[in-house]
Amino acid sequence: MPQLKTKPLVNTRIQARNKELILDAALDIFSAFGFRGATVDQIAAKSEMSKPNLLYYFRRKEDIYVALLEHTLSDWLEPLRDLNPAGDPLSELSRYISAKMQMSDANPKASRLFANEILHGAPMIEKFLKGPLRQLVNEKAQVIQSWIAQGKLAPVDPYHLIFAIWAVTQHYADFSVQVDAVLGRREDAKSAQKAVLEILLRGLKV
Amino acid sequence: MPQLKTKPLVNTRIQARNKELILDAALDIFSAFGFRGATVDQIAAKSEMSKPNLLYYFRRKEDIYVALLEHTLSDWLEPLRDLNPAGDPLSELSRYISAKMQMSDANPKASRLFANEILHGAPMIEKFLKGPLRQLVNEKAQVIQSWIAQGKLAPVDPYHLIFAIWAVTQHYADFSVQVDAVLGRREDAKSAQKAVLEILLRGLKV
DNA sequence: ACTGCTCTTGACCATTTGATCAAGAATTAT
DNA sequence: ATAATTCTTGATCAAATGGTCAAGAGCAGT
Repeated sequence: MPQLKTKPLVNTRIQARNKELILDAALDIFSAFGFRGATVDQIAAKSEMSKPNLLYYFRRKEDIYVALLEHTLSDWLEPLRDLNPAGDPLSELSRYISAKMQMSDANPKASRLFANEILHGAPMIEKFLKGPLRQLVNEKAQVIQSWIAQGKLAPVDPYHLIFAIWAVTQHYADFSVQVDAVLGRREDAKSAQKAVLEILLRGLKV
Repeated sequence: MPQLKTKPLVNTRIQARNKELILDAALDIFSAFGFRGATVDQIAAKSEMSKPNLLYYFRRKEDIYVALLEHTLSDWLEPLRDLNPAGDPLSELSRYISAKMQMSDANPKASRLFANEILHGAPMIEKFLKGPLRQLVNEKAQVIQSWIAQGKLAPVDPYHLIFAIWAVTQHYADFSVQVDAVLGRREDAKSAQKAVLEILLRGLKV
C-alpha cells in the first residue's frame, strides 16, 4: 500500500538548505508586507522555487511565518539576558542599549516582523510574551530595582525604563522611513546610537 | 441622455453621515488588520451597509484608507505645533509628552494605523513625511536647539530627542499588547505617563 | 404629482491566492 | 543495479476578495 501525503522522515542536506532559503526569503517578504500582505508566490519567487515545492517544506503559509518568528525570538531576548547584576549599572544599561541599537541597524527586518506581529495583537506569540518574555523582564526589573535601592541609579520605574529602551531602539528599525524622511537623509547608525545613549542614560545618573 | 457612473455633486446630510460611519468602521478594521489585511466586506459589515453602497461613497478600498489617513494626519502634528519657544523648556516638553501619552491612551487605533503605514514603507504618506512633518520638526528642533544654546536644557540632539518622545509615547499605543503581557495587567495610563515623564525629562535638566 | 437626482442593493464578475494532486526526476540506501 | 524514498513541478481547485452593474427605492425641488 503506497504511502500518501508523506512527510520527509529525516532531515537531509537538501531540506536544511531549502528551509533556510525559504526562511530567508520569507523574512524579506513578511517584514515588508506583513503576514496577510505577503503571498506564498512572492516567497516562492524570492526562494527561486516553485510554489508546490515550497509547500512541500512548509505545508501552510502560517507554518513559514511561525517558524520564522520562533527562529528569531530567542535572539531577541539575548541582549537583555546579558544585563549583569554585578556590573556597573550605567555601563550595563549602556551596553544593552548599544546592543539593541546595533540589532536595529543590522537586522531591521526582524524588528519589523515583530513590530507587525505585536501591532496586530500578537496572535502567534502571545505565549512568548506572557511566558519567557515576561519572566525575563521581571527578573531584570528586579536587578534594576536593586541598583536603585543601592543608590547606584536614579529612581525610575524599571519596567517603564525597559519599555522606553525597547521603544527608542526599535524605533530606528521600525520607523526608519520616517526617521530618514524627517532628517532628509539615511540616518547614520553611529550618531543615532550616540544620541540615544545620551538621551536615555543622562537621567539615570544619581 | 442619462448620466452614467454619476458621482454626487453636492454634499448631502446622508453623505456626511455615511462617510463618517464608513471612516469610523474603517479605522477599526484598518488599524487591526492593516491595509492589505482589511477587507471591504469587513468595513461594510461594521458600517452596517452593503458593500456596493460603501463603494458608492468610496470607489476603491484605497480611497477609504487614504481619506482616513488624511483625516488624522493634521491631528497628529497638533501637539508638536503647540511647543512654545517662549515657554519654559521643561514645562513645554512635559506638556508635549503628556499630550502624546494621552493621545496614545485615547486613540490607540489612529496610532496603530500610522505605525502600520510607516512600518510598511509609508507608501501613501511619503509626501506628508517629507513635507509638512519634516518642516515642522525642523522648526521645533531649532526651538529646542535655542533652548540648549541659552543653557536652559541639557545638550542633546534635538531631532533624536523628538524621535525618542515619539517612540516612547507611541509605544504604549502600538505595543500595548506587549506592555500588558509583560506587566500581567492592563497598563494604567496615569502611571505610565508619570513614569515616561520622569524617564524622558530627568536627563534634560541642566 | 411629477421629474430628476441621490441612495441602496442582490447578483455577478475577474483576479488573486492558499492549497492540492498526480506524475515524473533526482537522490539515497541496499 | 534497483528499489525506496525524497524532491520537484505543471495543472488545477475552491474560496476570498475588490470591484461592477442594472434596477429599484427614497428624496427634493417644482
